[in-house]
Amino acid sequence: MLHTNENADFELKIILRLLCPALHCHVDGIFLILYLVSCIRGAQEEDPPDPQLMRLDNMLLAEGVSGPEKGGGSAAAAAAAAASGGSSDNSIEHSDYRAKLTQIRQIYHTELEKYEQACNEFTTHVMNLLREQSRTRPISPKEIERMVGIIHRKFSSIQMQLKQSTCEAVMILRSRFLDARRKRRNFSKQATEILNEYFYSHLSNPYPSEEAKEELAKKCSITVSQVSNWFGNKRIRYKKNIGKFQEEANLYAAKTAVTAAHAVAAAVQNNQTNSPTTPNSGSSGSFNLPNSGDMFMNMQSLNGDSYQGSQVGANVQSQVDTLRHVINQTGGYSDGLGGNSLYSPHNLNANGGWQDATTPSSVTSPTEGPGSVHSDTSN
DNA sequence: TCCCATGATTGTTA
DNA sequence: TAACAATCATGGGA
Repeated sequence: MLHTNENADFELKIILRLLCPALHCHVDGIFLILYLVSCIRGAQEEDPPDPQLMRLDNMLLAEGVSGPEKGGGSAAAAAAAAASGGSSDNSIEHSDYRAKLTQIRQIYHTELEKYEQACNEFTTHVMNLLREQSRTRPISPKEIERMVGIIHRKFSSIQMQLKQSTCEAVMILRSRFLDARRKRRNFSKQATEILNEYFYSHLSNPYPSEEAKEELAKKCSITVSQVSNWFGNKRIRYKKNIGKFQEEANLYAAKTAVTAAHAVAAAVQNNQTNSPTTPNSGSSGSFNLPNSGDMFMNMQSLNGDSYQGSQVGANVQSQVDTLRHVINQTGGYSDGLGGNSLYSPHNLNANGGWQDATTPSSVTSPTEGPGSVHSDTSN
């Protein structure tokens, strides 16, 4: 749960403390008259068209505090919803956020009404005073207008305080809510599987392109930055403890190899019946590309021919790579770590990093199209 | 309650 | 600016 009751009370106290002093310090009778005197003195220093006020208004509007009520759809809530991948876990947090925002909104509007009422009352009061004074001295309409102007300006500045306090309260609420996003939620098993599949089928170059990240994010119902985080963590943790991940690597390799084998078999069959330049019916697997003609190229690659500059379909390519790993493995390949590994750490260079991710020939295919990913042909 | 796994954050580097 | 490395903080199993 995001907030305890104590936390909720604490927040409410902060909000109330932020919202109320501006009002209660200024509104009552005699104080107002004294205040007006100071207003008259200080009025000349005022500069009404205030950009800060505009900013405050915009923010309050954007947060749904002022203006028409949004269905809790503040920027923060929307952002959080996006970041959470729309998980139902966050619906409670959203409603919590909405409830508190509504509270702030209510307080804001109540206080605003009070301000306006007090402003009107005080204006009337001053007008009466002036009217009484007019019996003893001449008071021009201009003077009255000036007085009313001063009062309104001063109340506007008080209003600004209220707006500032409200913004502050929203910011506090928002930061608390955003902090809540730090709460770690394990990805779904399916999501982890998809990510692992990609990682292990691109083990020699586990750097998904932006397009691939987007694709993965979509498939896993997480954000692109979460995909980036995941790959960042995975690369480092894999590198740090390759031995530990061998079993997992084998698992995914075997899984991908089965898919690859099916794809290759289909391609072989297709190759026998179709011209090489004729696109076949497509590939299977998680990261398919529509460019099914790649399969033929990959078949050549699998047979040991080097095919430079081909339009490599990432998914099929990776599957073929995996298959090749498996073929090698069945030939008794050992990586010297003692593990019976399908994958070996030879993907990592002497510096402990992966082979240069930015310029491997297999990655920089000039015709790599949208939706393609870094392919794994370097081993 | 402990411990490990893991998602997120932060500072650094190229 | 992306990736790395270290670290934090939470989830979840034993």
